[in-house]
Order: sequence, then C-alpha cells, then structure tokens
Amino acid sequence: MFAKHTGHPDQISDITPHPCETWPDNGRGFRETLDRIGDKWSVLVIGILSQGPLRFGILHQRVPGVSQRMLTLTLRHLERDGIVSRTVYAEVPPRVEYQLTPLGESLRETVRALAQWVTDHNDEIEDSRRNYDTR
Amino acid sequence: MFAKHTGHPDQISDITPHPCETWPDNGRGFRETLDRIGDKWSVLVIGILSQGPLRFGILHQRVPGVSQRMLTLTLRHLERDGIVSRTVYAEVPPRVEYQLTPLGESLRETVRALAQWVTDHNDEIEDSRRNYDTR
DNA sequence: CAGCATCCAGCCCGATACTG
DNA sequence: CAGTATCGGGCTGGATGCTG
Repeated sequence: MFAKHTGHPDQISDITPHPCETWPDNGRGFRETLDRIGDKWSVLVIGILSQGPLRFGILHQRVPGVSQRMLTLTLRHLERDGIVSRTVYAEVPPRVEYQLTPLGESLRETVRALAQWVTDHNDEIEDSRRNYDTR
Repeated sequence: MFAKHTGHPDQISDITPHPCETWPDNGRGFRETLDRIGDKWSVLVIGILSQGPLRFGILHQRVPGVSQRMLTLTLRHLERDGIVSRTVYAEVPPRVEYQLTPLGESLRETVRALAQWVTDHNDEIEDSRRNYDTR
C-alpha cells in the first residue's frame, strides 16, 4: 500500500546519527489510530472527560463549536476504540454518561501535555503567523 | 473559517464542581493551533524532523503515503507557525532543508509521547474495534 | 434528553502536468 | 530537485427535522 519507494540506493545525507529512528513502522493501524486521536474533536473531548464522567448535554456545552452530530460521531469512535465508555441510565428523561476507560486514562497525560503546549505557545504561534503573513 | 455557531445562550447547568477546569478558553487561536498540530501529516513530519534537519526529498520518502502537494502544504503551515524553518541553498540542483525551530523542539517530547502511546496501544485499540464491530 | 436520518455545501487531498 | 497550478471526487461536518 505504501513504502513503494522507487528502489534507489539510500543515499542518506548522513546528517542523522541513528538511521533506525524512523517512524514506528508506517503500519496501517498506526495511521488509522493517529487519525482518530488527531481528528477535529477527539483531543477536546478526551481533555474534558479527563476531569470526570459527563453526560451528553454537558459535554456538548463544554466543547466549543461542536455540533450534536459531530459530538455523537466522535464519542462513537472513541467508544469503538475503547477510549471512552458509554453508560445509559434507565430513567426518564434519559441520561447517558461518558467517561474515560483505563485505556483512555492512559492517554490523559499525553493529551493534557499537548493542550498545555498549545496554550503555552499560542501567542508565540499567532505572532509567527502574523509575521509570516506580512512579508 | 468555522465557529460560525449561531450564538446559543450559555445556560450552563452547574453540575460540575469546578467551572474553571474547562478548556483553556475556547479561544479562536486555540482551536486553530490545535487543528494545525492535529492535522493529517504534521505529527509525522514533526516526529521525523525531531531527529535532525532533512531535505524535501528525503522527508517525502520518510513520511509514508504523503503526496508532494500535502508535504509542501504541511511544511508551509508549520513554517508559518514558526515550528519548522526552511533553508534554501543556492546550488544546482536546488537543495532545501527543513528543521525544527526552538519552538518546534519544544514540541518534540509531546509529539514523541503521542506517537509512543499510539504505538504502545495500537493492538489494544484494534482489538477493541474488532470487538465493537462484531456485536 | 439524547440521538439518528437526511441533505448538501465546501474543503481536503490525491493525481497529474508543468516550471525554475 | 523542489516545487507550483489545476482539476475533481470523496468525505467532513453543519443545519434541520424527527424519535424513544
């Protein structure tokens, strides 16, 4: 599917010391999983759920700009991947709560680190953009 | 670009104890920056560049599945954001090298942690998917 | 309340062709 | 080698309306 490199000799410009340190393997699954984590809403949802379980409505309010449809889809995907669990309470009106699974918990720190980085460097990046745009 | 939400009233329903612990602020920039990091190729490119500077062609070979067009676009975006720098050498044939800026370097650990997580839990996730799909 | 179904506009991104 | 230009299909994702 990929790695169909044209077969020329690796004329690596010897800049990097460790040639083995390339990407994990280019496996199909790797890409797929990365896409899931990297999609438009997952990180936000995981970040918010890392504070505790929440029901659908609250989640909807807390993720700025997400539509009902996309929140539902995102949650289904995360559920499918075993990152989030869904609990339906037999009440009326219906209540559904979402929370991180242990697998999801293990993503917590990473996601928060990412969010932290974005928060910390946001200004810097916006400056860079303005600079780049006006030249 | 987005966030043209119809302006619904904030009727937050007081369920959570700490109202401050929400997302950084829902700022426009935050979403935008997160989108950049989270887009299809950025993480891969940053991960590879974190091993050292590379020229365009090599990068193209090392990022599995990326088209020339998307690699160019991704690099332009990262350059605009100040994460990657681009150096053109006045030679023939032309040589252009890309490397992480200090800002990009500061993303290194986070990105590698993310990649590591995906690698570590990929199997688990694929199992979960299979399980989810057959019920 | 939580959500699915439907419609459909817009962009993402790959394929292809061309240039300095 | 390292791009730019252009085209077009597919998928993303918002809006709306309807259910249990």
